[in-house]
Parts: sequence; C-alpha cells; structure tokens
Amino acid sequence: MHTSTICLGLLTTGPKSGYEIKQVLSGPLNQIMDLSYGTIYPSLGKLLSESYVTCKQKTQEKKPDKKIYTITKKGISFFKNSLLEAGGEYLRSGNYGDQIKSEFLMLILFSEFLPKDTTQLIINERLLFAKQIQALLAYEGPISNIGDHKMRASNSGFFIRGLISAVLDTGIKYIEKNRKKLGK
Amino acid sequence: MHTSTICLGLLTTGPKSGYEIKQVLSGPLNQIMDLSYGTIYPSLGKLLSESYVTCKQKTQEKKPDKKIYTITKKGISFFKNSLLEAGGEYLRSGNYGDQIKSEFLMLILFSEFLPKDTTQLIINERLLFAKQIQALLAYEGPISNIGDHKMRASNSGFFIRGLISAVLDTGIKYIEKNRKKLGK
DNA sequence: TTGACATATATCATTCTGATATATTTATTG
DNA sequence: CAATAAATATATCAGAATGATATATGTCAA
Repeated sequence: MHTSTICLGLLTTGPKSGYEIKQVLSGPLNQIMDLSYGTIYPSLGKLLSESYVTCKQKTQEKKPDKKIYTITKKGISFFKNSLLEAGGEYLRSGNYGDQIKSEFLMLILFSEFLPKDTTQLIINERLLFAKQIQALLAYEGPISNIGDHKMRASNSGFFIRGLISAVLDTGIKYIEKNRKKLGK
Repeated sequence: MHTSTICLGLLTTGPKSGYEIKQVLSGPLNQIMDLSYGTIYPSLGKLLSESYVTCKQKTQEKKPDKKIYTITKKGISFFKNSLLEAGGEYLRSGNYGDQIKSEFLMLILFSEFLPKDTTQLIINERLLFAKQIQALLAYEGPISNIGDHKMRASNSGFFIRGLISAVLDTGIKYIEKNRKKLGK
C-alpha cells in the first residue's frame, strides 16, 4: 500500500495536519504501520498538487502554524481505487505475511553472545513497554483521538484493537512464563 | 541492529552463502526479520574486505557456483561488540517496540471502502497463510535447516519458535472468532 | 536560565526494498 | 517433445523509506 493511500485513508476520518497523521501512526496503530515525516510531508504535497486534498493554513496562538489537509471528492474516489488495487496486489502477490523487524527478538536470538544481565534488562524493558501499550489500548478509543478530532469508532477499529491486544497479551504471558529457560 | 551484525550472527551457526542467509531469513525467522539480496550481498562484500569473514568459491555440479562465507575470529569478536552496542542502543533509545508494516491489517482497517467479497477473500488467504507458517513451525527444527547445515538447536531458537507459534495461534483464533463482526 | 520536551514543517544523506539481469538445471505441462 | 515455470545462485540499481537534522516557538521544571 502506497504512502499516499495510507494518508488519504486516515484523512477519510477527518481533516488532519501532517503532524497529526504522524501522531495517529505513533499511537496504537503503530503496532501495524508507521511512516516517517520524511515520507508523510512529501506525500501530502503531492496529494495537494493533484487536488486529492485541499490545504488550509491555520494560525495558532502559542503554537506553530498548522497546515490542515482535507480530502476532496476526487481524493475519496482515488482512495477507493488505490485501496482496491492494493487489495488486488496483496491477493496476487502470494505474500500474505507482515513485514516485521524485531530488534528485540534478534537480540534474544543472539542472546548467548550477550551478558546475562543485559539480556534480562532488555526483557524487563520490553515487558514494561508491552504492558504500557496494553494499558493505552484499554484506556483509549478504538484507534486514537488526536487534536480536536476523534477517529470514527469503526468496526474495523474495534477489530484491530482487539487483535493487537490479544496478540500482545499472548506475547507478554509467553515471555513471563519462558524467560527462565533462556540462557540455560 | 546493522545488516552486518545480522549476517555475522547467522554465520556463527556455520558457513553460509548469501543465498542461504536469505533462505534462513525467509523461513520461520521471517516472522521477526528480513533482508533483501540488495542488502545481504553488499554487506558480505564489506565484511570480507574487513576480514570479518573469509570466502571459499564452491563449484557445484548442476547448480551455479556458490560463495561460502565463514566467520573469522576477528569477525566473532567484532560481532560480540556490535551486538552489545545494539543492545545498549535498544535500551537507550526508549523504543522497545517492533517495526511492523502489516499490509493485511491496513486493508482491514480501511475495509469499509472495499467490496465485501474482497475483504473476505483477503481474510481467507491470510488465515491459510498463518496456518501454513504454523505447520512449518511444528515440522521444522528450532529455526531452520538449510542446505548442508543445521542451525544449532539453541535455547533462544526454541524460545522464539514458541513465541511466534503462540502469537500466530492467538491471531488465527481471534480472526476466526471475530471476522463476522467486520463490515456490520 | 538552562535544558528538556512538545508542537509543527521541511529536507536530505544513508539505507533498504523490490525489480531486474544473467546463467544453469530440473520439473511440469500442454 | 518443446515450451515454460521454478529453483539455485550472484549482482546491481532506481525508487522509496528511514532517521537525523534544521528551524522556530512555547512550556515546564531544576
């Protein structure tokens, strides 16, 4: 799925700035997707030049100016086509897995070459982190509410929140139960 | 963790070609890390020029020639330092999560804009895929056995295999139980 | 008052991916 | 039986993405 498709998709729930798009992608959604500013800003610029979004400069007191992007009718139409194409690509590709890079699990994989206390520290921090995400998931709305906009409490939002929570929970329990077997 | 650290780490279990490193990373380990050929080959070249690995050209009958890389003593020492540094980076960074890009879950997130049969097809393929990985995990050794080399049945290998399996299982069951709620 | 942190946009060197090129052998299939 | 797809194997590169940095302003705490 292209960066532009993701940006447009997030804009379907309401106007947002580039900074807010990054914030949404830094919340619970971070467990399934992330984009850097270096990808988001140029993408919004291109979307604007092609009239898929409009831009309103918003002067704020005591904060830097914001550029609020709103999806256009043309943009919604383009988004639907892009999404359908992404779905087709996904089905045709035969690659149905996720792209995952786990620094944590690579460190664990090689942990026999690491001091034991370092490994234990890494596991402790990871567990703490996972539990914080769990708390965030329990506290927050379906995906995230950012700025003056609450993201739609969609079925898919609930579905994904539940899935992340369930998977995270399994991971936490597995690590707590089996960590003593590591390094034996 | 740098590409070179990952390559060296995989070479600690025995000599391998670039192609075999990619194979290892395309097996069950793919659930936690992946590298493309465009990253692996240049990395091995650099490692060779710095004497962290040696290279033996191996002529094979009925198959293209192989370049088998073996980690040197200098390489093992360098690997341990690099790994310790990666661990320190991980702890200092405060970012304990994984880098995940889930095409599947992004499609589900936006599924209200997708035809219902397309969404169902996507879910079916994903479930099938996850079950295949599960079968692979149950059938294969701890991480992978590739070519003429069996990867050490390390504690960390068992730990990670178990974790992937548990998490995958939770995901499959969640999706099967809750998919009917999607699109309502 | 100094430094850390949050808001906000933007750019860019380095890195990584995904595609393509090349070459050989085996297996399949119309 | 010939075509063609798939596996083995290395290598390169255009395009995309990351992570760091720059810039600017305001808050909050030590």
